Amino acid sequence: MKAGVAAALLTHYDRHARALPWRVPPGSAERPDPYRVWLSEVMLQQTTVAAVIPYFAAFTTRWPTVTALASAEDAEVMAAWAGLGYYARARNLLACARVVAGQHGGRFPDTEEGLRALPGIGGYTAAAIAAIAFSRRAVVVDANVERVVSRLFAIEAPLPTSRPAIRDATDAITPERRAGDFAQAMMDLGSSLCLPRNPQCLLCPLRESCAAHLEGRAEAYPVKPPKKDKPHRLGRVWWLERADGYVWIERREAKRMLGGMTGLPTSAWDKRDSDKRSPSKPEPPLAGEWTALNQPVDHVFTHFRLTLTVERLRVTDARPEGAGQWWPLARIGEAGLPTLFAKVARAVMEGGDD
DNA sequence: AATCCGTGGAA
DNA sequence: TTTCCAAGGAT
Repeated sequence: MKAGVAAALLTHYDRHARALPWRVPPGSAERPDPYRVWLSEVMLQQTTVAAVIPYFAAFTTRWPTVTALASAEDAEVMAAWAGLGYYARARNLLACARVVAGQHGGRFPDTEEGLRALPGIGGYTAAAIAAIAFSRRAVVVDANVERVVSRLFAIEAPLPTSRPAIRDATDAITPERRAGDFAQAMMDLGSSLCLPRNPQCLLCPLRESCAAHLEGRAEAYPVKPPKKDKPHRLGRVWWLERADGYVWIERREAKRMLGGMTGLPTSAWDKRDSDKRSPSKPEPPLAGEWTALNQPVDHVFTHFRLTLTVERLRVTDARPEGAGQWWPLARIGEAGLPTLFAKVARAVMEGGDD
């Protein structure tokens, strides 16, 4: 059954593999470029293919090699990543590029262990790069593989408890050759047929081997724990505009929310209904007659929802407190603002005169 | 081990 | 509208 699953899947993949910008067609004599494989894998962490494609194109055009990327300025790379989310990835991406360029002669390590030691490369990504770029046999387990394997073996234990069993089962069906194609085939299967909801079992090349399908309840797997509801936080954001067409933006500290990115000054983001004993009163970057926009800006993060009241002040000249810079409004799209602050900018531009 | 970290598309 | 969740990693 083991060899049968891999063989059936690879045959299906040879015919149905998605054409993706970072992928070499199965059977091609061409070897994938490790830089492009790495870049795509990092971008694809918790991120959809559709969202990644334009960013991958922009990055590879602007920085065609890992050495070129390593030479880029931090602010350039962070701005190029703006909107893609999980900004620690961009910080680690640059750190990784600099290690590869500076300590490995511009070549990526070709083993899982060597890759795993690099910033931003964890167990999944190390296995994926080793298999796809270096033809190593590696056991590649992502969320797609977890779903497919949970169904193939009808694994009853809920995630994340089932992870070791899923890993062992994946190991058991991973072929000695073409492990990279096998991994990509599993991910294609998970994204096109073996879907979280409404899996297309009748079209699946593995249906005869799939315990969940034979039970008639593929959609029941993987079993997941109930999720917690998101708390709601509130805060203020300050839009400080100079009469000659500039807005005050800051560089956010690394290691916190949206770390390393540009942003607008904000208050702390407090939990709703919580402590009146708020430690610090919200202080705008400049004293003055701030006026609030009628419409607040709502944004949803992974683990909380945020509502920001937008306060606005126009000045003729000022030197606000803190580190920041005046940015030309005409080029606000190039400021590298993450989506939260891009929303604020849009709200001000569109409804700013109330 | 559990928590933190973004975003947008699909249903 | 709400809910789900996507090629996870770091701490």
